[in-house]
Amino acid sequence: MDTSAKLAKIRKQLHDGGYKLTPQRESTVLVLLENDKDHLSAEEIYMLVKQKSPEIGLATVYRTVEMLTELKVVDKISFNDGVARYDLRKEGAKHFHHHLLCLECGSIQEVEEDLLLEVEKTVESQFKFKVSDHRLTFHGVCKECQNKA
Amino acid sequence: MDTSAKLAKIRKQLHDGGYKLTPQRESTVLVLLENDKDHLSAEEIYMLVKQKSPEIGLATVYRTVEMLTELKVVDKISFNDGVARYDLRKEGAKHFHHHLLCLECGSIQEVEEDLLLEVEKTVESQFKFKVSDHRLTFHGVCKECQNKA
DNA sequence: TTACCTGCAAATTGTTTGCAGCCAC
DNA sequence: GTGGCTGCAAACAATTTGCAGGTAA
Repeated sequence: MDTSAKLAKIRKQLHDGGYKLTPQRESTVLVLLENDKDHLSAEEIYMLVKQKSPEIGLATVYRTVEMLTELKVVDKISFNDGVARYDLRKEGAKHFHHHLLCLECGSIQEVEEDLLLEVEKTVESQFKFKVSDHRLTFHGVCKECQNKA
Repeated sequence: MDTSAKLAKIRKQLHDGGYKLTPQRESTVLVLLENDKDHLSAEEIYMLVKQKSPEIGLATVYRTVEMLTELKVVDKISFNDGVARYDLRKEGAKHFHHHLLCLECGSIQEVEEDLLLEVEKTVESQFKFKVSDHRLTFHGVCKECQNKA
């Protein structure tokens, strides 16, 4: 699926939620689509949107990502560095993907395969806890940094 | 192991790291030991320490928990609510325990059993990523809230 | 004495809110 | 014209920092 198809889908999600896809919101969504391998903070999104639409305000970006989180277009995640980051949901993903955070270089790699199906079953039966989503981040050293050392 | 034995162990960890266990630090550690089932923020720790040692400053609490994190006495974790929380490492635990966050009542339950051994092996072999720790939180509905509904 | 540690207040940073104006329907 | 949306500035909240004074080895 290409960018414009993804954008059309998100436009529909907004409409279904009672929101309009204004130019500012469209610019913000496009930045997210173009940087879907990154994990941008609101401030970083703002900087990128500003390059194409210099008149946008930071508060609008915050309001937009909050709305996108509510609509489950993006997932909000924090890697313990004090800023919230926003990550596009993968196409058709039932659950949030996992992350590999390198403690050496700070890179964040994504793991789309859901490795927690068995673990979730265990949690549901052992704790009677109904799982709706998860956050899983591994801390360690990435392949590249291992080779450097 | 009782509280004073745990305290003695932590005192040693501080000394090994080149720090002293000052009265303020001791009060802070005691609050953490007495509330090891909670997930206290710096502000909450400060309030509890203040009850016994009213002269302590908030900045000292921040500096102490930062030091304890560095020494791996506690783990710092954020549940996407904008505050950092501090969780005592379990005795002998190689990895950080898991959490069940209830989206209805906000309760946080701990899962000490390490459910990720297999998953970590997969990550190590599939991505050549050397895992040193992890953060796993399930979002969902706890047993009690399911019964209420 | 010297280096570490503390409390306080000020500064910083990330995020939210109030509000007046604007725009699409 | 009404309601949603925006930018700006101010407010807020969590955390960090500068600094003068205190304290233990």
